[in-house]
Amino acid sequence: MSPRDEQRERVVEALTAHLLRTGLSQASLRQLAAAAGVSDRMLLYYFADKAEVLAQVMARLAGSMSARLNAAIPDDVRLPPATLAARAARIVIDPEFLPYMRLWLEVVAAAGRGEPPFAQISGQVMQGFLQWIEQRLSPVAGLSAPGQAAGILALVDGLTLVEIGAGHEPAVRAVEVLEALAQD
Amino acid sequence: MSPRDEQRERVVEALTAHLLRTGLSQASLRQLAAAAGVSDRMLLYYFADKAEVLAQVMARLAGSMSARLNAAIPDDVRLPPATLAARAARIVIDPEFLPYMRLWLEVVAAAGRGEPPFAQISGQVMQGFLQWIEQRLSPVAGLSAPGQAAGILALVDGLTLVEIGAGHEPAVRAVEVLEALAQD
DNA sequence: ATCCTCTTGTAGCGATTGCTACATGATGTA
DNA sequence: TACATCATGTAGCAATCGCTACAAGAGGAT
Repeated sequence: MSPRDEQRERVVEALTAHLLRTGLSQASLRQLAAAAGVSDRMLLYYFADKAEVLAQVMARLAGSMSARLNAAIPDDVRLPPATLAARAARIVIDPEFLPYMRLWLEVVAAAGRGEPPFAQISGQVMQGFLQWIEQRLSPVAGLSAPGQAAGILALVDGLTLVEIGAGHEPAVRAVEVLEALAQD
Repeated sequence: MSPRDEQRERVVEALTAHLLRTGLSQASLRQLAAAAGVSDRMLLYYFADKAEVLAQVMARLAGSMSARLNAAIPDDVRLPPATLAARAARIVIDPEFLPYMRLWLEVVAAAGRGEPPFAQISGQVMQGFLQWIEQRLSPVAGLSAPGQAAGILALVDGLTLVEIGAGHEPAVRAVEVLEALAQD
């Protein structure tokens, strides 16, 4: 592997951590380069442009989120919607997982305005989430399984908004209600 | 009323429409001034700084959202959680309401990074939403009413994320599932 | 007529943005 | 040993950012 490729690897890893900490607004080329320990000039030698840097980091981020979710709920279980929703909700309001959701929120917001490369990335990741849910879902009979999966995804993603906008406590109360409903 | 105050009024109204169309990334002082039909110099004569401009616009935006929601579900009805969630969900995926949600998403994302003035605004608006829901909620007995309200808010806000990230169709399917569940 | 405050325009400051031109050493390869 | 490609640093470009200094007309109060 050429030095260039090795550096790409290293830089992407460092920048994933940096973006999780600081978000998209602290993501100028110079700031990214400093966080990765290289010069901004070299950042544009390793990658074509800023969009490619961010795309690579987002791909790494999606992989990292998947790994964490799979560790919590493996792909060989089948859960009814209320149970799956409650389990997934408990995960995303974990303080350790919150940075991922905060960054994910920024990505979708940027995608909503069509800003490249976020629009494309956001669609791919969201599709991945839907499949992740559907694979673990034992759907309620008579109702659209994709619809149930989308509903669970909305609930879980929306919890991030509540957490950020209204604080941790309302989010926790909502999860407790979900868990109570799932127990029946 | 002084010309200054009249201009403030006019500018805020024009900028609300502008931000709904173009989002926070097209909100430099010069762009805002052009959209409001004034010079950037005067924008900073009417308002103290950019943060005050945005804060005023966000307040107007929150009022406008409230009015639309109240028109759809007045404050003298009491609905069980599933029904209220389904009704509210149907509203927010309306193409006419979507610009509000898209902008709201950007605001919360910025608030997640503590960027003024969004952090404060986001908290206030989110609290307002929670109260709006709780007032119209006939809560399920034995479960925390605020928790149920927060869950509904998460579901509804999250639908916006699904709509933006995965497209209109999954969001519609999710709402149809909600409506089917509410019919029992 | 003389101030004084309100309103507005012109011009620009220093900082940051994404990105690039150019030169130079290092490392092979023929 | 000559040449070519890779790797990296220095310097800077044009554009945009939020914001401000300064001057000047407009209008009312004395």
